[in-house]
This record gives sequence, C-alpha cells and structure tokens, in this order.
Amino acid sequence: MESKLPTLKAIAEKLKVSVSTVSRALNNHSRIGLGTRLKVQQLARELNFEPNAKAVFFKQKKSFVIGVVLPYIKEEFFSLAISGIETAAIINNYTILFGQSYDDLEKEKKIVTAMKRQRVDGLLISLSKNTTQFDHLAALEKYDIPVVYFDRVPQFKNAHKVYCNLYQGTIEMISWLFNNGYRRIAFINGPEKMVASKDRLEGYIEGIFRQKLKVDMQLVENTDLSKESTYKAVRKLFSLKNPPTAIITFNDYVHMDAVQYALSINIRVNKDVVFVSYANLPITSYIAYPPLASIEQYPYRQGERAMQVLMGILQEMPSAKDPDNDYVLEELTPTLILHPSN
Amino acid sequence: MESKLPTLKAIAEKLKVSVSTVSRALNNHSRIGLGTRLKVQQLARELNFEPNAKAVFFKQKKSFVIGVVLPYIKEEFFSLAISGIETAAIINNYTILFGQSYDDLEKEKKIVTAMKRQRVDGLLISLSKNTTQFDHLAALEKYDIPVVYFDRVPQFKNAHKVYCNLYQGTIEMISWLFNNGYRRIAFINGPEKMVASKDRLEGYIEGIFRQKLKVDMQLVENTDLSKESTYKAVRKLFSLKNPPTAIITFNDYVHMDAVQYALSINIRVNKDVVFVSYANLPITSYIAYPPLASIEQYPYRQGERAMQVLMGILQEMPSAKDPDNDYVLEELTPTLILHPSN
DNA sequence: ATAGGATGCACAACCGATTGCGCAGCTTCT
DNA sequence: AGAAGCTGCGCAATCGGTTGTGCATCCTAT
Repeated sequence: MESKLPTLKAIAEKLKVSVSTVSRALNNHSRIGLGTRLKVQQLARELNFEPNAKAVFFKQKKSFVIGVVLPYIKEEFFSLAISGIETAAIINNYTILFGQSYDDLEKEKKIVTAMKRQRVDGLLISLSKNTTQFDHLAALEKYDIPVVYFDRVPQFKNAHKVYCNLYQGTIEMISWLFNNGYRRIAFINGPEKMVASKDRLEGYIEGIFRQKLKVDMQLVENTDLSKESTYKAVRKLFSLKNPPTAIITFNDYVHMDAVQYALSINIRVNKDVVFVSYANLPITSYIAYPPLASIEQYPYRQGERAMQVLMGILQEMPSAKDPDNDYVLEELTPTLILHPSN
Repeated sequence: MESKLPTLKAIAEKLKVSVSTVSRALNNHSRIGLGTRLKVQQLARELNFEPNAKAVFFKQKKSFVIGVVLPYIKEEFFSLAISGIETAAIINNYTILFGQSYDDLEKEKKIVTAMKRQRVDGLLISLSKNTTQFDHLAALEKYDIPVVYFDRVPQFKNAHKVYCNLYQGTIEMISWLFNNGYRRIAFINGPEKMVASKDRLEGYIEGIFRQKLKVDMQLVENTDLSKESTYKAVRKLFSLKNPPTAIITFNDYVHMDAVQYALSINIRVNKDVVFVSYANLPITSYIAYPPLASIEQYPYRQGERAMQVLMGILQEMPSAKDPDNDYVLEELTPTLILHPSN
C-alpha cells in the first residue's frame, strides 16, 4: 500500500536529507557535496523520478508546452506543418498541445480556451476559414501568451505571422502557363474572406495583366473548399461558351476534387484542359492526374519557422511591451515545381 | 505597469473579499451569497479569467491532459485516429499532448518521458515498429499513468489494447480473391516483428488453406514499410517463374509504392495483376490505381474507442490495483470494402 | 429570552518543486 | 588565537488554486 509517487519528498525521506538538498543535488548545484549528489541522483534514477512540470511551472513561470491549433490534421499540408513544429519544439524541450478547429469558429474558441487554461507558453495557429473575430485570441494577451499565426494568417498588422505569400508565385504560374501556350486561364479560388485567397487573386490579376491578356472574371470561381462547392465551380467553368484551357486550383485538395468532377463529365484532363495547383503535397505523386505544375508552399518549413519565431519571442519576453511595432512578419518564397507530364 | 495576471487573488483584492470566497463563488458554492457570487462571476468574465490548470492539478490530481504518441501523423490513418481521439477527448474536457515517434524507439522514449514530466492523466500510443522493449512505458506505472495501446499494440497480455484483428479480415480477402478467379495470391507483409504482421500472416495462411490452395512462401515478402523495401519485394515477386496474379499489400501506403514500382517495370496493373490492401484510406479514392478491395480498419473509430477505454480506466482508478486481470482488450471487426474497378 | 440552525465569509493547510537565506563546522590566513 | 571564508545542508516562503474548519451575524422556534 506504500505506493508513493516518486517526488522530491520521497527521495528526501529515504535518504534522510531535506527536500531542498535533493532538488539542488539533481540540478548539480555546487553547494551540495559530491557524495550526497551521487546518492540522490542514483536513487532518482532507480525510482524513475521525473520532476513534475506542473510544480516547476509555478516558480519558472514556464510550462514548456505550446499550443498548436489547425483546421484539419488529416490534410497532409497541416500534418507536415505540425511535424515541422514538433521538430523545432523538441530541440527546445517543448511539447505540443494539439487541437483542430475543423474550420469552425466555435471549436476554435473552445480549444484556445482550453489552452489558456493549461497555460501554454505560446500558441501557434492556422486560422479556421470562418474566423472573422479574434476576441478569443486577443484574450491570450492578458496571460502573456504570445500568438504566432502561420499559413492561414489574419489580415490585421499587429500579429506575428509566418506564411507563404502566393502573390508572386501566382504570377510565375501564369507566366509559365502563357509560355506553354495556354490563354484561357481559369482560377478556382478559395473562400473570399481568406487572406490566402486575396493574395492569390491579386497575383492572378497581375499575372494575367502582365501577359497582356484581359482579365475575364467569368473565369474566376470561388470554392468554400468543400467537394460540392468545387464541383459546382468546375461545372460553371465548363458551361461557358468559351471554356478554359487551363485551370489553377486553390490547393491540391481542390485540385483532386476538380479533376474528379471534370473526368465525370467527360472532360479529357491534360487534353481539353490542364490543371495546376498550389501546395505540391507528396500525396499528389500517387494520384491519377497530378497537377502539371504546383507551387510548393513548404508546410514543414513554415511550421518549423513559426516555432522558431515563437521561441524567439519567448526569450525576449521581458523586453517586449514595446508600442506595437515589433511584430515578426516572415514571408517564405514559394517555388514553382513542374511535374513530369504523364 | 500594473499588468497583473488574472488570478483568484487579483479578483479577491479588487472585490475586497477573500480568495476562498472567489473560488467558491466561481464554482457556484451554495454557501456564497448570491450578490457576491454574481459580482465575482461578472468580474471574472471581464478579466477573461481562466483557472490555472496547473494549480488545480495539485488538489485534483488531474491534469485533464492525455498524451498521444504515434508513428507518423502524416499518414492519413493516424491523422484520422487522432481525430477520433480528439473528439472523444473534448467530450470529456480533455486536451491532447501530441508527439510522433517516426518509428524510432529513441524518439518514442523521449516523448514518453516528456509526457511523464507533464503528468498526463493517461497515454494513448500506437507503437513504433521498432519498439521491442517497454521500460519507458512501464515506468509510467509508478506515476499511475494508465496506457492504452491502439492499432500497433504489443504482444504481451498485460496491457489495454484497442485494435483491428486482421486475421479474419485477411481470410475474407482471400476468399473474395479466390471467388473472383485468382489463384497465385502473393502477400507483401510488414515488418515481421509487428503484431499486425503476424495477425495478417496467420490469416493469409489460413485463408490460402481454406481455399485448398497450397501455401507458397515464395509468394510472401516483407517490407519495412519504406519505399525501397517495397520496391524490392515487388521486384522479387515478379521475377518468380510463376509470378502472382494478385497481391495483398500491408497497407495503402505500401500499396501505392508497390503499384508505382509495378508500373515502372511495365506490369499492367489490373490486367497482369491486381492489388488489394488494408486500411481503405480516403486518399485512395484519388489515386491512379486504388486497390480493388480493401479492408477497412476504422482508424477514427479505433482512436475514439481507445480514448473511451482510457476514460473508463481513469474513472475507476481507485478500484484498480487488482492482480493483473482487468485489462481491456477491444477488437474491432474490419470490413472488406470493394472498390469500383476502373 | 435564549438555544439552535442557517447564512456568509475568512483563515490556513496543502499539492511539488525552487531558491534566498541562515547556520553550523571546518579550514586558512594573519 | 581569532577573524574570515568556504563547505554542506536545512528552513521557510512561494506559485494559484481548493477545501475543511471556524467564527461571526441574523433568523427562527420554544
């Protein structure tokens, strides 16, 4: 019945020294004699002692846990991103508290609240596509919990952000399409509210403009990222009198749905029309009709950088509290990847 | 400079009542007057107060955090599993501490240690394929942290397990293949050490036996789940004098690699040979050559059940400490899913 | 009028680890 | 020999909540 949990006190009692001596011995404090130190460390190892992070938190004010909130872990983009986050986290002795928003604001709020309650040291978040208010995130400020947004970032300036600006990438994409003979270039964009959609749309318009084509808004559709919504966009594009010969899709998932629907209405993919996309996820190397070209967004690297940015913020925390000027804004440069046409 | 964090004490001081009164008021204790209660709750809301889970942990002995360790989150199987876990967790007011082993024992140990340090209330783990010793998991017992294994479970009996036993499923699969005319049925299995591989192999042998075919071990290969290893297995199978007409692969990822390699050596998939697989991941509906049939393993449901089992254990914790007899063993029944041949 | 109960709140201990301070006992220097 | 310094360790406060106990005050019943 003596099932005592391994604590400093338990060690102290067995060795007939004080708790503070045990603590110092384990931390290799110089004021503890070598003999005592070794005995304590030996016993701690035997008992499999691991200091209680919850207790340490009180003195250190650090939980060594960071929160990560993202829309859908099942999307390879986000599972790669969280892998990058985890890698950087482990290097810094951090662990990850994880939650999904499923693109639902209420779920996002619940998770953020739970993380506040757990007193994470910082939060990394890729916003739900329906997040238009930010009270739940602003509330973290009172607890000195810094927030770093990645990939799906907010519009306002006062925030730390790491993302891939696809404005430039989209221009390159259109240039590549033009050089390969495509003129009717359609665009199935994401939800209009999302920053990611705006960046892409601006790039699209600028890209079309630079090729001296004229922008035809009939060629621009939006999807809410659902399969049905993408189907509808494809249907509309192919019912135009002058249908597109190339289609840019918002990301690889939209691409897959778009291709699936196109095939189902007997469009010959890569003959009647070609598809290009964003993200360049590994999974696309296995699919039947991968995009001819794809803009790599480096999800792993984005996650890794976001975590590094957060670590930086946590280290200089004391100095913070400057006006509102020292926000980190990190834009990764995307790369156009060409796929072997098959 | 008065940037005080919202704590019970802060609220107490502003309202000129004691900390204990604030605590009880927030918990709707009947001994606190209605007026006081409302005033406290009002101010708490204004300050965005959220109780510090670390402090609560001391009295309650519960952190409301559970750990989840799995090999690769980027595999859709595991991202679906963790989604099931999360859903069940949220219902019980739990949050998830997350880590990947990348099929590496050392990484697995590090994560488990970190979770022990964070005093998770329980651990859900899908083992790395290289985990053959279990000291790091046994060590959790001293801290009364129960472990529930899911999908990739250990061999020994004294453990809570939730998994899909594929013995029966494999027999069904072979029966289906036989009934569709296939006789040379090969099997690319996973690492020999894994329980999942043993279950499948036994099912394979029994299945072949039941069809009154003879077991030809030349038709059984192992992969360590790497692309190269799968390539090698496919190469060997097709260099047999009498190559297979059907190939069962360990899971959908092995399937994708196997098909990719088969195509590269000019095997006509679905003509010279057909492929069937395990898992039935959603992503296979987009790939060029999905398996003709697949054994659904219900990753989401596995995760959900594993979490529910853990919740059950946590609730009856006091009564535990029985000999070693009350271990939960939950086997889900897999289902054979036929894909429209295309 | 007074015992008894209900009401409303404060005091203080506790959880596990950290850390400034203090205090012996021993060594060393002057 | 006495002051000063070092060595090795214990005491106690602290972090932020929870909770048993105690103590007034007021109401009610006999």
